[in-house]
Amino acid sequence: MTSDTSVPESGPPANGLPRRAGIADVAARAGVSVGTASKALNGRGNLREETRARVRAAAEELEFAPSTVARSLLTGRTFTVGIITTDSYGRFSIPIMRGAEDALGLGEMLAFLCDSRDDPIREQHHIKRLLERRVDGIIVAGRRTDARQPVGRNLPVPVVYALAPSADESDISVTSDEPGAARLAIDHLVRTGRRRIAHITGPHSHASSRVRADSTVEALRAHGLELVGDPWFGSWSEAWGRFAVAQLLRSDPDVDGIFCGADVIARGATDALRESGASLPMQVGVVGVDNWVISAEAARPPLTTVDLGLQELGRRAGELLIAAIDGSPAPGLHTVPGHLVVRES
Amino acid sequence: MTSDTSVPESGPPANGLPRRAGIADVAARAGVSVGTASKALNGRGNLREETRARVRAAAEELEFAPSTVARSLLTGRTFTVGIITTDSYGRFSIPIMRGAEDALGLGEMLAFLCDSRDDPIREQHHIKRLLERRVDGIIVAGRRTDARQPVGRNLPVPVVYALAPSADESDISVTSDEPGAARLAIDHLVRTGRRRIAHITGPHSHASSRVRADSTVEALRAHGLELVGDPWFGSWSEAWGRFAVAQLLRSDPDVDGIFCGADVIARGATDALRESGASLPMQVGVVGVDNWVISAEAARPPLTTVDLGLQELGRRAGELLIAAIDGSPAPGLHTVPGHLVVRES
DNA sequence: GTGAAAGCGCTAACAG
DNA sequence: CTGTTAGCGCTTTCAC
Repeated sequence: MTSDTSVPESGPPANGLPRRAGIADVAARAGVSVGTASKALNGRGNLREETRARVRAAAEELEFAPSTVARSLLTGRTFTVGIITTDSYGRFSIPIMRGAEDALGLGEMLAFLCDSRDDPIREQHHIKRLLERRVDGIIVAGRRTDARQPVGRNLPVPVVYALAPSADESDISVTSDEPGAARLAIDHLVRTGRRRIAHITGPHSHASSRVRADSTVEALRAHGLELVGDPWFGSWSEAWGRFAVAQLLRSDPDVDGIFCGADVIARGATDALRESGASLPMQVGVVGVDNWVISAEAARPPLTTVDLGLQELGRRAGELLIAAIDGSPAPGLHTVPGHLVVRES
Repeated sequence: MTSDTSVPESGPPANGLPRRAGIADVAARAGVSVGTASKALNGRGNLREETRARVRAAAEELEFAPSTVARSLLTGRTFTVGIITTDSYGRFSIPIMRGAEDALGLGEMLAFLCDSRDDPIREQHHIKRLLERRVDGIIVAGRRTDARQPVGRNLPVPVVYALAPSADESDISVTSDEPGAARLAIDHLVRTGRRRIAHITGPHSHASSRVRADSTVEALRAHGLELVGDPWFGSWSEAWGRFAVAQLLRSDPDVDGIFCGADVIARGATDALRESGASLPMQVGVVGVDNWVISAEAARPPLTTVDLGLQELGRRAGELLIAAIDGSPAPGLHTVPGHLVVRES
């Protein structure tokens, strides 16, 4: 029996799956050595154009896909990174992941996704697995802006913290511009003629709530205004928005603007206002935060809101990680600005 | 200069990042050969317990993390899979990814996440990159139940389609039980005494809409009932739910139950009903589909809805993929049942 | 019980 | 211009 193909006669894979061609197969088919085939495919060395073409053709026919695992063993780089999210792919980590993938994709990198579900043990487990897989770097995406403990000391690869910055200031972190978000909202309300502005937000235990509330007061002061009453701390829910507005209308019936710490709160607020007979946005202007489109657009009227730029934040995280991998880490806390999305409220 | 450590004196990494210990370092520190170190760490071969312990201790001190890339080169398996989503981590792919990660995690596998943004070119690009990285398998997660073209013929690794099944029936696909979902909803409405039931759903161009509508009619028939009017096809939005209800109340004011093809529609429907003066759930019962908690719980009243079991679907996809990788593929269309989540509507 | 050597698929340095 | 060789970090025979 003589074989008329140059593919070595190993036994069939038995999986039913097609065999994968290696560079040796390509070389054999093109009638060159593996070294030559490698050069031809990677554009290195000095080869006759005809040889290159022959090798390329052979690779094409065999559907040759070079093994990055072999290459990684050689170069020490895998062109993969790990992304650890703490919030089960919730509404914060999603845009961040998207942005990170944008930035990483440009660097031809692929991301491993790990969901730590806010469990430090799970997180450590994931770190270990990522390190074993020799990822070139790691992004840790939180779901709050509160600082968090670093994932480890002295890891062999760079780590970038997204949204929730590391408590260690020499780490690389990116977060959103919370004071700026409050300023955007307040400026918009004032610009549209509101003077008696209240603030309804999430739990006092969240850094976001506290920072936004403080910045709201400051931003008003910059316009020579005072916040109507105290900030209303509660929860990130529509029910809280409705409830707070009911109370607010009782204590300050002449309020003409409300800045809500989240779109869900703003949505509850607009519902309550509308049902109390107020006409929106004529009598009261409402601004939310998040630009969570599905919710903001369904509200009546559609919500004007501050987009925190989470996708941009993810992109920055990806870029900072790539820079660090390439040997130019930029330690410290970086900030991404948000922007106002004007709808009808 | 004599070095008092067994770590070879290669120049410093210059990144500022700590050097990674290899198995050779561990072996040297434990005073054994690399072969022995390997056996000790993997529990192979016959070694003195004391030797094993010494090696383990050395590994510990050096924070040795074995390189899976080297191991993969040897074994041909990477213990990684790719997950390609078409909907930008939207609300369908998220629970699917979560479920898949559950199943894969148990097999100690890590997933690469790729967002194709519904672009076939991007998708092919991702397939290629995943294959180069020698993933052991691929999950393709859609965002609709409409069948889709396979990602490729004769790929060297198994592929499992989630939610959107492959048009090729010899591929492995998992999807949700759409007729069953309609049955769960209708059975609930009938059980709670509704007799004049209408159906408001998404675009006629979506397989889900058509299948659910047909199954709704059948399920009613099984109870000896007829659908009130024709199914209302529209869009997956609150505004459509509100609009359709307004029309419906005009044509059939005595309707006492509405099955909505999505929670967003149901939410719009409940709003419109409430604002028309109907008291819910006394006068009209509403059931949605999706169990999209954030929306279903914020509705007034909170929505009773059919959970399609997407996370379970993801888990099944992961399990089917692992089985296929292990040489036991289960070709064909698999179905995951949903379940009713009873709230107040 | 332990060590030495071969080899996974590829690239890079050096011969020819 | 092209082929040969060594070696990335690990596991696995096979000697000793």
